[in-house]
Amino acid sequence: MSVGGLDERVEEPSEEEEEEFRESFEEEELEVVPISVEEPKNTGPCVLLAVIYDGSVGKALCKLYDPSNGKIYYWHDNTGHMPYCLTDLTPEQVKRHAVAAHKGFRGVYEVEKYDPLRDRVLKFSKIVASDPLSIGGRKRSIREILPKAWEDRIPYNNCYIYDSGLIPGLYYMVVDGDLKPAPMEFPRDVASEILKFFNGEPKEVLDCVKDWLPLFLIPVPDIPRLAIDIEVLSTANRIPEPSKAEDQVICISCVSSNGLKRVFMLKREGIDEGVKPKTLPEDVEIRFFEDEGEMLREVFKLITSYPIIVTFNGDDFDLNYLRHRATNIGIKREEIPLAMGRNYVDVVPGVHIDLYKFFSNRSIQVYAFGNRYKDATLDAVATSLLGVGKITLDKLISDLSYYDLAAYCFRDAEITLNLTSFNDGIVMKLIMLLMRISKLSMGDVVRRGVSVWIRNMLYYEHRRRNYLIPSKEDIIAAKGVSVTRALIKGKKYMGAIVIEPKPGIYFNVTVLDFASLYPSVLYRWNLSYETINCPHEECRGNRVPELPHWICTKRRGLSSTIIGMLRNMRVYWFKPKAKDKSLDPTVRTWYSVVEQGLKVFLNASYGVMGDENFPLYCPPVAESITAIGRYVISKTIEKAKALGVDVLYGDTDSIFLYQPTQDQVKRLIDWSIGEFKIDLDVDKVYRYVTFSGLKKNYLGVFNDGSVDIKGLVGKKRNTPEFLKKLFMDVVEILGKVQSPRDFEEAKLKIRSVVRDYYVKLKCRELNLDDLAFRVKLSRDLDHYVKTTPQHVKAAKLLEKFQSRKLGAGDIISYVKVKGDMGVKPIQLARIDEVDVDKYVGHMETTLRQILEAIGINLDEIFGVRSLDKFFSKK
DNA sequence: AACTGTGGCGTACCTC
DNA sequence: GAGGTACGCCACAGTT
Repeated sequence: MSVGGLDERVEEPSEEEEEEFRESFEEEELEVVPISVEEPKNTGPCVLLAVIYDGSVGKALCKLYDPSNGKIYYWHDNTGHMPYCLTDLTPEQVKRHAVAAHKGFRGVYEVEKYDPLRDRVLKFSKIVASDPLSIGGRKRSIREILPKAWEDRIPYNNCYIYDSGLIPGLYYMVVDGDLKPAPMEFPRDVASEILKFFNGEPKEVLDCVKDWLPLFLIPVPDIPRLAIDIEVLSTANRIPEPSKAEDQVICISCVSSNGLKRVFMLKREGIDEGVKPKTLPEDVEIRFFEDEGEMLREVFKLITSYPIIVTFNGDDFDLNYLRHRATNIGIKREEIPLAMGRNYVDVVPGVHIDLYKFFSNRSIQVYAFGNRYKDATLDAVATSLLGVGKITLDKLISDLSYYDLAAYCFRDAEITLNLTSFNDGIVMKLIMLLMRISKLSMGDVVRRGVSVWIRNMLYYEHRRRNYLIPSKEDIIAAKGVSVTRALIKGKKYMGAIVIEPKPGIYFNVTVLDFASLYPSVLYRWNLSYETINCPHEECRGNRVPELPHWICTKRRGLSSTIIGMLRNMRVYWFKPKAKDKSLDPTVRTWYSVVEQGLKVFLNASYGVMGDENFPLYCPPVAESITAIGRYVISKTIEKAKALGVDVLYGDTDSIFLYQPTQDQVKRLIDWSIGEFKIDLDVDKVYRYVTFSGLKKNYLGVFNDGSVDIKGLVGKKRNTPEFLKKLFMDVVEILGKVQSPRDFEEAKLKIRSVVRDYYVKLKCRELNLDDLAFRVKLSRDLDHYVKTTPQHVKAAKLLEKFQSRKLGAGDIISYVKVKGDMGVKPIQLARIDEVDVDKYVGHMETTLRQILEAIGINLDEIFGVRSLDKFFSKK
């Protein structure tokens, strides 16, 4: 043990202290599982699924999947790679410094790094440590002792990935004990065709394309996987707690991608066998167990035989529960192939993916699945993506017969598996692609957000080029904060332009939009944290329109290059090819996966630049992107007007043209490419559009009669059902309008529909469900301190009358009633208390947004004095 | 002291 | 990430 100065005596911090401190850091500690896994000296090509830190031997561990035999192999680092961080002290200074006495300190040597902020190569000292927690994650870790450290907050497994140039999701093989990239075939002709699109782009971009093409073209294997779902015997009013695992596991369902369908059932006193329900498929095998431990052991054996284990919420529940339950009932550690991490559960020897986390990812939900599911619950996701949801129960789990329990539990496992298999397995393919782009292990892709993906992708590229990864403070110190002021209070910088639309109906409207405007701007204007306000005097003239910032003319920005390359790949190749019906279906599926994966990255690339939690956060870059965006759209609108076209509306990257000729459209598109090198495309053509006069608020009817509704209250999730129905009835009538002449008839129909609803409302012929506002609690009830919104009031009332606690995420259904409170939860309200006038008001605002535009006077319908006149018309 | 009118603000949901 | 809309809450001012 090394001897430090007196003040450097390291006291072991207490358990709690340590725990609390670690909270804010990324360094994960994974439980060590004493199960040995094959580590052959030679293998065929294997897919790299994960790189983790194996604490038992203090080395990086690669989990490899061999498609030729379905096995998982382990490979431990044999290059002597160790955790490290950088400092600007010289090696001599380090040796005299207290860190040299740190018990994890293993050495120091000088390295050269290119500093992108200063555009200079600088010398640093690389401090090597015995284990990741010596670098950071403890109170007295090396980085805490140093005056300043760099690259000290990178999880070790990822650091290993960068330094060894590994790409998770690609093929590697073990050759005489060493890990080597496996040469993989991919269509070279396709690669050269894609390269053609990059003709004339800078050399940095071309190099980048060549490096990245294999990631998009090497096929991904279909990896066998096992889905697991468990049921626990819970006593009436207690939710089973995984960390205690006090209750018996009574049923475990396993379904695999290679045909296994098995239910493990614990025998219990007095439980009926029941009748086999139709919902339980014929070929499901049910195995009964007298002993819970024996049942768990069987399932554990199965877990070890699959490379991938799939669950829905297994991190927080199923696998977590099994892990603790197994210990509680005396199963030996070496028989439990589950490893607890801080917020997740890993499996041995394979990889566990928790689909709940993946589908909860906002970017996945919005950009990969187009918001097709609204809630990331198993039932909601499965219902919308597979068309099959959970089985609904009318009894407690504990009261179900064996057959009913089996059917219920099996269904959950089955749809969990199918979420990875539907549409030719696009979800697994997408995960694999995201691994390749982000350079993250499978588990990280599934569990972490898009900001971590992009961070890791960019860090990897930094290391590849021997760039210093700057600290957040360095970037802010060098580049400053934003100079623009946002229109909305509390935002950090100015955003996009929204044109004020003129209210009315307009026939023959063409909408043009810029193909991924912000990534295009990022690319064409060479925007990166290091290129904005660069240190060169001679670049100061290359200004961002309307802003004091300038952009480097001497070097290409790293993030600009990478994101631009991804953007071009998507726009020029994968997006059009994914729609090309002449291609082989398998190829097309893969292309559409790549297209969607790229979309996720591109759409987030701007967002992270303006997110203060992003480690490469750079406000001048973020505000320059939006400023150039405003510049581009403004100039385009000017040009359209110069071409003689009326611009009705525009938002961020779109412009609505009133009755343009084909020639005018073409000339505008050509002009945009010539002027900005940014593609402007025809996005949609409307038969007609109605504008209410409000921004982000319009209705467009396509030529086929389908209707596009944006921002109108009648479409919002929380508007009462009866208003939505009324609204949709009106919209249906509008969809049938072919020409201005049809409006007179449509208006008559609309009046009659509106009147019917009005009468129903007035006569209270609607039920409470139809009248309910359904609003989500964004936080727990006691966290609303400034105001008490209506749904919170309703929730508080409801809580008094039921045992269940209400909190963040719960959707509260309430109706507006007469009286002091103004609202009541639907469960406590009666139809005769409803405040009809309030609802009339809502009817009015809902309809106003479309009816005023088409010349229906709402005051005439709703105005008190003209009511009689309205009714007497018929 | 109890009402009423107003404007800023908080919250939810949506658009790009 | 910023830009919007709807709507109720709440404080405050100026009555009644």
